[in-house]
Amino acid sequence: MAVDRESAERLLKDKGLKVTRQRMAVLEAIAACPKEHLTAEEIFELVKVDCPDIGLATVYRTIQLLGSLHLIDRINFDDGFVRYEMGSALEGTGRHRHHHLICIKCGRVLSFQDDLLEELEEKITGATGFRVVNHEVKLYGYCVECGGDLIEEKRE
Amino acid sequence: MAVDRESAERLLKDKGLKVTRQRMAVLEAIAACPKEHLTAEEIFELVKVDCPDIGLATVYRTIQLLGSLHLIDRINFDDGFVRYEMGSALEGTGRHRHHHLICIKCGRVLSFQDDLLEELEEKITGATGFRVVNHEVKLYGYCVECGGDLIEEKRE
DNA sequence: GTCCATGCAAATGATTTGCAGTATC
DNA sequence: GATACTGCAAATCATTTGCATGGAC
Repeated sequence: MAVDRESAERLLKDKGLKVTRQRMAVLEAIAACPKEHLTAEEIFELVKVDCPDIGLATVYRTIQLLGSLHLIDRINFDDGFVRYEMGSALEGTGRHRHHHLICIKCGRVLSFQDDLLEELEEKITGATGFRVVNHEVKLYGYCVECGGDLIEEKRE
Repeated sequence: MAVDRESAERLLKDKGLKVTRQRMAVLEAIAACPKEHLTAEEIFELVKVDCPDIGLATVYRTIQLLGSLHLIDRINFDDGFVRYEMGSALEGTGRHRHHHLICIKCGRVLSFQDDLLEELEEKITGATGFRVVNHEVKLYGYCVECGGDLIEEKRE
């Protein structure tokens, strides 16, 4: 997946921010790995290929900036690292939602596309007056390789 | 809400673990605040009332232990603290699920009871072979006090 | 009495921040 | 040329760990 560089650049400039080699490199590294959920350290390693002098602090600062522009999304799998993936700012409506399936045996993370939660969101607004604008769903279980399709529960 | 001390004690003993004043105090502090999502530091402060000599390290070690026994659940609102709430080990089936509504303006966290995701879980198992055994849902939006019931979107 | 559990203090490790030099506009 | 950005190193801060003592069984 390639980023729409022009849109990203406009987004930066409109906020009075500068378009730097480092910022574009970080964005492109994340866009190049749509299946991965990269940590700051992993992004750092990837970006060093094109930007050998970049510092880890810049990666952290860039990640925060891109996150606030919704160019990337942050995810937390509670393994001690915050992870990042492509955001919705460049995807039109921004209403594409995907959930994460996390295998509690091997740790693998799969993504699953589904908008079933619209129904739940309406229900909540009706019942509580809370207006939902976004959601995050994590499903824990066993992937196929770890016995997902077996019926019996075998827990340690 | 009071904990079922006997069940908790049996759960510990069955694993060859000891029932200590500190462990019971931590469990009761969390059980006493069913509406809160306590951080380790907050639990520490609460427990010091009955256990003035307890150390923060013990609170952390106890929290991990109780978590592994499913006596408490961990939640992460990405604010730099891991939080804890009562778990499902003492609640029969353990199939009670509640979701969190997080206000992106004031940070308030509300809970919402709903089992709508059973449907989604079946769909996923059918489509991917991944067997879901647990899930976590966070919904972000505006609470009533912060304009949740207003229709127009007013974003910065 | 035997281990497990605790308290304290020191260590860890991801992320943040201060500051002087550098690049963008 | 002004100002925002970067790199480096030092700081932060929630959480973990080592070790000697204390408590549960």
